[in-house]
Amino acid sequence: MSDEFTPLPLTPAAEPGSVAGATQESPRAPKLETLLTAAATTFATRGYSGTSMRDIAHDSGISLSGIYYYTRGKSSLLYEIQSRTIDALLASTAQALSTVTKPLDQLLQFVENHVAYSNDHPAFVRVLSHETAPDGTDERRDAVELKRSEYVKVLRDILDRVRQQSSAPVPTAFACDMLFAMMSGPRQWGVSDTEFNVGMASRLIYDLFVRGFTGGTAAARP
Amino acid sequence: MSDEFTPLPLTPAAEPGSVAGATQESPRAPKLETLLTAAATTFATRGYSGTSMRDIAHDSGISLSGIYYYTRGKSSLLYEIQSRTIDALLASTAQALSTVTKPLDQLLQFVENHVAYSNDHPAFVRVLSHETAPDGTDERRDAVELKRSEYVKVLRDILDRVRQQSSAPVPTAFACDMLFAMMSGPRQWGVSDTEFNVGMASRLIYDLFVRGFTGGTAAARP
DNA sequence: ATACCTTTAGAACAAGCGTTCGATGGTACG
DNA sequence: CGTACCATCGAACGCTTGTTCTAAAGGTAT
Repeated sequence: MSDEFTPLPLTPAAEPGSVAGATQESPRAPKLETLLTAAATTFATRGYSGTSMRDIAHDSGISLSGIYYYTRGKSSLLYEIQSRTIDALLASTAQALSTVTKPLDQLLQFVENHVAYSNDHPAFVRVLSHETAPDGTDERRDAVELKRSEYVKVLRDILDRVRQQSSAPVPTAFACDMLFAMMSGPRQWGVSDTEFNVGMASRLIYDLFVRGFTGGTAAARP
Repeated sequence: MSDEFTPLPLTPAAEPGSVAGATQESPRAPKLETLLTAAATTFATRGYSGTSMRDIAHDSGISLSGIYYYTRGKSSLLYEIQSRTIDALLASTAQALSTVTKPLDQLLQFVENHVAYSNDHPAFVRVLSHETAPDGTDERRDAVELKRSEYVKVLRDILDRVRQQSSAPVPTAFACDMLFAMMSGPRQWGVSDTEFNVGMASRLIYDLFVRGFTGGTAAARP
């Protein structure tokens, strides 16, 4: 619905390890976007291994061989999707966090941002968190993993600061895992398909978590 | 490590929709067990679509064609794994719940049971919650889904009872999702690989959740 | 109209897939 | 010793996979 988070940094075909490094800007960006969106949606529903290049061709409206004009191959599609998503997540989080200073306020900002982004780009976030390339030592895989741990560290640092001033009885790393688990929709066990307002959902998660984490100390209310 | 939950009900080759219904007991059970364990492990790590029958053959030590002596095919393997797992989960939960009566005590029992089982059979639980058969209207799929919703209902009923006597500010269905998300290891965002004692982990989850759910009301302590 | 460059798509490729078949060795019993 | 049955496996089948090749279509500038 809301597209406030969509300025994904563009890193198109531009071959990383290539020798003939003709770094053209990006004349074919818009169709690449279409391709990536279709691929992300299909990856999210059928899984990476369960998705064939012919599926993506069909879903994107681009011919099978045409795909290879825009991307290097199947795994490149996955990495491009994951890389763009974690980049966007890091960027929007940084911006959201810059508006507040108190630890509990920052925590609420983080949760709201993550939940909102997951709601706006469900397929991309699902591919980022659930899919991983099979067999293969790929440097791009490590790059994504590095940024992902950066993102996690942002949350853990916030939790450390929260803990510092409210003596939380739960270890930070463990609490960090629990919070990510709660935020990472769609729901695995499929209980509530209730379509919450995004703001309400993040508020509920925030309240539930903060009460449990800080031992009942009241939550902030900006 | 502990095998206290392993009495999985056996439902071996016994063809469900077959005509020649020679319902023999199960002369080839032990190797089937080996097969299912190997398949579950491989499914859990590489995903269902990412796993080939040759992978399973290699991991189980049974030849490729030999697999078809014990099972009907790839999807039957998946359904058998999922069916046994949810059956075992339902059974062990029922037994654990029968020992206590107070809602909060039952909640703790449920969490401890689920976490302990997930810790003892990580691959099976992961396959149950993460993997689903691609394309195909299969009646066995629906059977698993039905039992899964039964299992979810058990938890939601407990939460309803907890809510009834402590005026929880969070909707039950939503809270149910959150609790399942927290219990369903392994961790998606990969923060803490810390190997907790199982009892401690379930206790932490229980405390974190109950405080957040009931609004700070203290937890039971059996 | 000619030449050029971007973009598209049909056909084909070797490799891998799930599954089936026929044959093999091993016991148990007449 | 022969026969039936159980368990097992190598080889092969037809199909799908990711990827590449080759050629043609569309658009502009000369």
